[in-house]
Amino acid sequence: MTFTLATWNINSVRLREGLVARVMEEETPDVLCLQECKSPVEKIPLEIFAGLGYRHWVARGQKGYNGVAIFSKLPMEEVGAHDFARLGHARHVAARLENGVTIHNVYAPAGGDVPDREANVKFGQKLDFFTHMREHFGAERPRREILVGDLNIAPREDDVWSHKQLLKVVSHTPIEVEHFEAAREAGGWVDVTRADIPRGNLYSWWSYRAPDWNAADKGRRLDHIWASGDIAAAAHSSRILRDARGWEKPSDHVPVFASFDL
DNA sequence: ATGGTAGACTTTCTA
Repeated sequence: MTFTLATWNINSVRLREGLVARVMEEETPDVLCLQECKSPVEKIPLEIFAGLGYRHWVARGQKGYNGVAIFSKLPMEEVGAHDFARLGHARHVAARLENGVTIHNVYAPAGGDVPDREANVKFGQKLDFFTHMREHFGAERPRREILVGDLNIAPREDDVWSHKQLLKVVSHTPIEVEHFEAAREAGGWVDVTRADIPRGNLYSWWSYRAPDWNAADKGRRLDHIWASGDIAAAAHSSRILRDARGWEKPSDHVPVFASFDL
């Protein structure tokens, strides 16, 4: 079978339930992973999404911050949630499809403004989150697993609008990229988006603060789709829905897609 | 060197 998966930091699932519905209706991914739902699970508009065919869901939520959810047209069962940096935040949930493929939905900490763990506790927590992911997925190498989400790091020079100007900006500092790559390599994860689209600038996020996001195009690729090494060759048709950044009352992130023949 | 916008829920935090 072929299934299509999308990941999107929605920045409030309740405020943007109409945009979620639009992606469900127009793009029809089989599985849609959301981050930053900013809602307790019981206040997520589950009925609306079920009415569009997304009858299966798993979620972790908290009031006002964080929150992750997976909506699926395909049957799936929850297979747990981790608190990688032991912050008590809703930043991970996982589910397994009937074909045995497990999907991890991750929202990594943003890390604050100052890229120094002595001066900024949040930056240390971000690095620790990736260290914990490295330890977790390095202990038992994932098989038939997919990891998606807002990882809040743009690892490559062509994942940001200016490598040089962002070297000291949280999301693109060398120490973050080291932690990100160590976590990826420990799990044997393949960056599906970049395996599919190896060259050229790719962005999935544009700041709300920049005027004229489209013309300035000062974006970063913060949202990722990884596949375990055994199934990476089954991935194809990666794309980023840039148009969504121009919708009315948009999220600052846009959906990232990949399809898998499994 | 600084401020810019957005969301939740507060009179401020987080991104």
